[in-house]
Amino acid sequence: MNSRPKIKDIAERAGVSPATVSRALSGSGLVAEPTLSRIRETARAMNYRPNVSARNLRTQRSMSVLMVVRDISNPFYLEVMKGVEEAASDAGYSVLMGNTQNNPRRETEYFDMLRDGHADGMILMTGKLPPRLESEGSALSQLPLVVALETIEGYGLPHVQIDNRGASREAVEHLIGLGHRRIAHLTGPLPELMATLRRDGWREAMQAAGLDIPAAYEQRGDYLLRTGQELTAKLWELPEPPTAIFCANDEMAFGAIHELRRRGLDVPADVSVVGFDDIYLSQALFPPLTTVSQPRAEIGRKAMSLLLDVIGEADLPPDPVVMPTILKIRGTTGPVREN
Amino acid sequence: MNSRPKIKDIAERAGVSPATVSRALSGSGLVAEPTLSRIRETARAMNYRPNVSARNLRTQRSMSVLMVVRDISNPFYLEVMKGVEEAASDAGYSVLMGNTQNNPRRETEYFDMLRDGHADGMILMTGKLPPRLESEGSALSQLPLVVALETIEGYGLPHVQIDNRGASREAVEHLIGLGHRRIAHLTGPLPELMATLRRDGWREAMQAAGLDIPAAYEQRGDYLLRTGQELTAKLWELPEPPTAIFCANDEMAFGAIHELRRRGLDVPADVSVVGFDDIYLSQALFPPLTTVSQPRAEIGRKAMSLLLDVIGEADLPPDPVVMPTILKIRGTTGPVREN
DNA sequence: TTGAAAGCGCTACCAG
DNA sequence: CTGGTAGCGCTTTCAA
Repeated sequence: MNSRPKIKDIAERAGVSPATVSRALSGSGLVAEPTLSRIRETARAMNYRPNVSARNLRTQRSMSVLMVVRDISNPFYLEVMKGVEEAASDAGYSVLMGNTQNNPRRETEYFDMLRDGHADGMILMTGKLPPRLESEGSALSQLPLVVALETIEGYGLPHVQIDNRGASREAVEHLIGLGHRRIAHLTGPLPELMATLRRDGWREAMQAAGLDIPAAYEQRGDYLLRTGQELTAKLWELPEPPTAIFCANDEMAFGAIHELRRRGLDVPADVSVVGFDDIYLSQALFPPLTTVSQPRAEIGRKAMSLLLDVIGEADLPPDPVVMPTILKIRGTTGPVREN
Repeated sequence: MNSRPKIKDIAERAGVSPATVSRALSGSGLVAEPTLSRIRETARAMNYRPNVSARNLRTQRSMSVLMVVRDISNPFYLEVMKGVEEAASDAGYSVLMGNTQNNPRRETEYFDMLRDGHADGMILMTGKLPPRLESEGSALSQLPLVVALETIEGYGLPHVQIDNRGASREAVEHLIGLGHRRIAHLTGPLPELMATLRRDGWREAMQAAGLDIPAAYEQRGDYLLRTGQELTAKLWELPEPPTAIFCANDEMAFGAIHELRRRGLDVPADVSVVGFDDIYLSQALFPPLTTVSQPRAEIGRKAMSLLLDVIGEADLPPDPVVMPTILKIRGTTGPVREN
C-alpha cells in the first residue's frame, strides 16, 4: 500500500492477470467491457503509473527523441524547440536537449545515445557529423535521423530547411528596388553551406541587376554581434562605403546598426540594413529590423513529424522539405539617400 | 556480429561471466588487472554500449532530470538551461525539457514523470504546483525537487533564487541618485510572488527617499513587450508623466522604450528606463539597456547541483540559496531632465 | 577475484 | 477474451 504499485498489484486487486491489466491500460481493445472499466478504476484508485524503464526495456523503445544543437543558448533555437516539443508531446514523446558547443566528442556522445537506447531518434541541427561517423557512409541513412535548418549532404538523410539562397536573393532585390546599388554583405562562417548559400543569393541578385560586387563588399563574418560591428567599421574605411548592408543573420545586423549609429549615421535614412532569421526582439528594436523570417516553430514541428515517420518506418519524401520564408519589411530599410 | 552486442556477447568473447563484465565496465574496482583490461579491450572492439533501459530498470534510476519552465520560448531560460545542462552532463545526467504553458494538466504530467521513473528529479521554474499536489502538503518535501528562480512557499523545498526585492530597490535607488523623483513601475503579473517582490522593492526605495507614489504610477503588467508599450502609453496620458520607468522585466522595458520613441521622446535624455533580467540582446540595443543582471547560468548550475544532493540524499541548506545580482548601468538611464 | 542466478516491471506470445 | 509465462539486458547478491 505504501510503495509504488506495480502491475501485479493492480491485477490482484482487480482479480485478473497482469497480462490483462497491461492490455487494458494500453488500450489494445482486447479487453471486455466489465473487466476493462474495473481495471481502469482500480488503477486510478491505486494511483498507478507504469514504470517506463521496464516498459522501455521490454518494447525496446524509449519514447524520447534527441534534439541536438550547436549552442543551446542561441535564442534562434527557442521557437524551433517549442515546435519540436509540441509535436513530440502530442505523440507521447519526450525531448532530450543536446548541446554540442561544436565539440566533436559531444557530438559523438549524442550519436551513442541513439545506440544505447536513450532516444529513439534524433533531430540534428548542427549541420555536421562527428568525424568518427563520417566514414560510415550509407549506414548513416539507416539511423533514425532528421536534419533541420542545416544540411548534411551525401547520406540521403531527410531534411527540413528553407531556401536560403532564394530568400537572400529576395532580400537583396528589395534593397535594389529601393534604389540601392552599393550593397555589401556580411557573410556567415564560410565555407559552411548555409553561409555559402546566403552569400550566393546576394551575389545572384547583384549580378542579375548588373551591379558591381567589389571584393571588399563581401565581408567574412561568423554570425556574432560584435563581428557585425567590426565588419561594418571596416566597410566604412573604404573609399566608397555601401549604402546598404545585407547581413547573413540578425545578430550581425544588430551589430552593424550599432556601429552605424556610433558613427552618427542614421538607419535607414543614411544606410539600410537587412538581417536574416527574424529572431526574438528583432521587431522590438527601434526601428524594427527588416529581415528574412523563417517559420521556426513549423520547422520544429515538421522535423519532429518527419522523425516520427522515420521511426515508424513510413515512407519519406525523397527531397528536402522546403519551408517558406517571408521577407519582413520593417524599419531598417528605405530609399537610397540621394547625393 | 550484426546487431548491438550485449553484455553476454562481451563476456563470451572475453571468456568471463556477464557479472565480471558488468563489474569491469562500471569500474567497481573488484576485477583483477589482466581480466580488467581484456574486458575493456573487447568492449571497445565490439563497440559496446550498455542498454540504458535495462540498467535503469535494474538500478531503479533514470539518470535524467526534468527542467520544467512556464514557457520554453522565453529567452530568459536559455542561459539557465545551459547551466543546468552543463552540471547535469558533468554528473552523467541528461536533461529533459518540460514546458507547461501554465497549463495545470501539463504541470501534473511532469510530476507524474517523476513517479514513473522517467526522471530522478525535477527543477521547477514555474513557481507553482499543480492543483492536485497542493493538498499533499509535507509529502512534497520528500520528492526530489528543487525550485529555481521562483518561490514555492510552505513545503520546505530547496530553493535557488535571487533577492528580487533588494535588486529592485537598488535599481530604483540608482534612478533616485540621478535626480529622478517621479518614477513609475510596470509590474509583472501580480499577485505572483516574484512580481510582488519586485514591486515592493520599488515601493521601499521610493518611500525610503520620501517620494510620492501616485497610484497611477504602478501599472500592472504581465512581462510582455506589447504590454510595456501599452502601459507606457497610459502613463503619458497622465497630467504628470514620470521621468523614469522601472520595469519588472526587460521585455516590458523594450516595449516602454519603443513607445517613448514613437512619441518622440529620447531615452535617456527625456526619460530613463530600467529593466530587470538582462536578457540576451539587452546590451545590443541602442542605447544598451540599464538592467538588473542575474547570474543565470550559475543559477542553473547551482539548482542542478542541489538536485544532485537531494537525489543523493545529502544534507541541504535549510534556507534558500540566494545568488547575487548586479545592476548593469548602461545607456538607458541618465540624469533627470531639467525644467 | 570470479561465477551462477535471481529479478527489476513490463509486454507479448502462445494456449485455452 | 483471458491467463500463464518467457524474457528484454542489466546489476547484484550469495557462494565458491
